[in-house]
Amino acid sequence: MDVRRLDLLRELAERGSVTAVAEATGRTPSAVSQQLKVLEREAGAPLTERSGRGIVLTSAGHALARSAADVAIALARADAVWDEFRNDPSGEVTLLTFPTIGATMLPAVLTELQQVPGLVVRATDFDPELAEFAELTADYDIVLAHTMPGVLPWGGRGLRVVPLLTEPLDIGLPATHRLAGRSHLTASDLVEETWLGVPPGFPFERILHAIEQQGGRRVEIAQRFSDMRIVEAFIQAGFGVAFVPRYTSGTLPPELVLKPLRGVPSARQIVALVRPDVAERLAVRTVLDVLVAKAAELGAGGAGAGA
Amino acid sequence: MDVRRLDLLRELAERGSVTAVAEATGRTPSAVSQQLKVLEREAGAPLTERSGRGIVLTSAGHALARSAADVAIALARADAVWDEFRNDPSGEVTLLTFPTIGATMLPAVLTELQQVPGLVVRATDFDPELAEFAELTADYDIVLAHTMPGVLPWGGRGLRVVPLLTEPLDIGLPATHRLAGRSHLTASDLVEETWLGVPPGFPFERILHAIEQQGGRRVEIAQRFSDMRIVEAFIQAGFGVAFVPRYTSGTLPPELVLKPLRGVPSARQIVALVRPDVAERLAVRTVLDVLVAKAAELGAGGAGAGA
DNA sequence: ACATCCATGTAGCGATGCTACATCGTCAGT
DNA sequence: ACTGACGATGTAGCATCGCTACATGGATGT
Repeated sequence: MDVRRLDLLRELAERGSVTAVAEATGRTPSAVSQQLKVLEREAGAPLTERSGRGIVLTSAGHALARSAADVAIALARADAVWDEFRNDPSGEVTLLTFPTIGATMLPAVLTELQQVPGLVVRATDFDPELAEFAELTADYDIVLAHTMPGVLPWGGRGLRVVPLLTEPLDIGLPATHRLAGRSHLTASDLVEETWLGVPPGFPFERILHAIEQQGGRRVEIAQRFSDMRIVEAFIQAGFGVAFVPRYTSGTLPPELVLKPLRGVPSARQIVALVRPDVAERLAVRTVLDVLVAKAAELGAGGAGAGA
Repeated sequence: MDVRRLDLLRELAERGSVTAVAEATGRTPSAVSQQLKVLEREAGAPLTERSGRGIVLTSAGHALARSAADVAIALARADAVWDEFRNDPSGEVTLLTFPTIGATMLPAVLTELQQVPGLVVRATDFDPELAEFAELTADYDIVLAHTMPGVLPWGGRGLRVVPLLTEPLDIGLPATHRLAGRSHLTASDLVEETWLGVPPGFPFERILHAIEQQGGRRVEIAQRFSDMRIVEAFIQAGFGVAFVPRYTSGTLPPELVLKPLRGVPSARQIVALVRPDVAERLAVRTVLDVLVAKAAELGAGGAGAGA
């Protein structure tokens, strides 16, 4: 049982196609196919079977891939122990962030991490509507994701979920709005309003449904945006009200005020998603530690300012 | 960090010399040396240093070797899971036994294991005086060892110790002996006797010391043998009394009787020693299971006959 | 001082794993 | 149904890697 081949099988289990594995590992599909064939011969049982144009793992293949993941973890742990021994987190950590938190927290995080010699963080942002967070852990070491509390759709995938922040979602209003003087708002205040929503399927939607249910009528959603900058601009321009995350919106212009929502739980959970094997790496753990610390600062400081 | 190289380092940690690793893995010392050099380059720190003619691991080397052992375990576990999945314990299990238990238990064990298709057990016996039990786990999958209860000198080595049997050590007497009618014996009965001992350093010696201490005088040791057959013959011939393991002596001739010793704890612990990574293999675990079961039978049946 | 033992260099060879290219089966669009 | 695209898999050839054989050098003990 060669480890490199087992690792290929693990990748196949995650990515689902020979071609995808080949791209991810920088090889030709032919090479991957050959190696899988050899592994199959070594294992003594078919690991894949054809399904349409592609292939799927057999149950045997899944079983072996699971073990392969454990081996990958042990190997990564060996690396981590070694890094710790040398006290030198080595290598590059790739990080994927959604825009709001990327703008708010990441600069401070990366600044702090510059202190660590030999550690290179390569961060990218992405459109959260585009793809599933979990899929992306195959390509990035750390994926910053957000979801509603209680809903953790990626727990079953065997991913490590590191909670960073529970961020209240306040209601953003123009400073001139009739409700702008209130200390807080309720569902009945808000069902009358025109809303700026998110594209269908986004987690924020659930809260809006809760407001509708509690307020007794449907709200009007005038526009749908995923980018917070646009939403803020539209709030200011008087096109409606919207959920605005309390901490990760940066400095808001004075024309825009945030009011907490009462009676309806409105918060989003911000977490870091990591594959268990990459979570073993010291470099990755170092980045995670700083992320957690900065998120805590943000939560404490932001809560103080918000209260 | 290549796994094959890590494994070589693990072997080096166990065997202590490049030449020994080369022999054990069927390579030339040059090949081993080269691979270790590459690993050292990859690791970025010296792993070995010269010590006289040979080499020793640096502390860094030890740290990495430890992780390498964990990787070996994960890899072996993958094999085991796979074997279990196919429900087919594959491969060969090598077993090293000391003579007494080899004669008593092993035939039944191997008979039972013949039922298992595809499992080959290769057993060898050895002179227990020759070498340290623990060292031998590098060359054999399972090493049957015996020691006094409470004394487990191989616990610290990271070996898995599977207890098989706590075997009382009775006193063997000629049937014509003045004490042969007793139901049991005490230390004061025995300090007067001429003894057949074991070579110096053998575990049985401790019990004899306890008898001397409790009986108030030193006993006379006429001969020293390690082989039980010889001891039994000498007992019958009237040359003295000796410790005889209760269960593992096979069928004794009627000229020889066994009497339990009271007042002095006299038993030996029979255990199986296994390296943790090989302990993961299903084939090895299968053999261990049968060993434990047969030892339990022997203990139950032998205790019934002895009481 | 000499023979011995152990680790380690060097040259060369063979196995292994890759790429490039070809082939075959499946699916979607017209 | 035909066709083009896609995905997996064969085949030939090439580069790299790990091995052996042999030589070297330092440490040991007689």
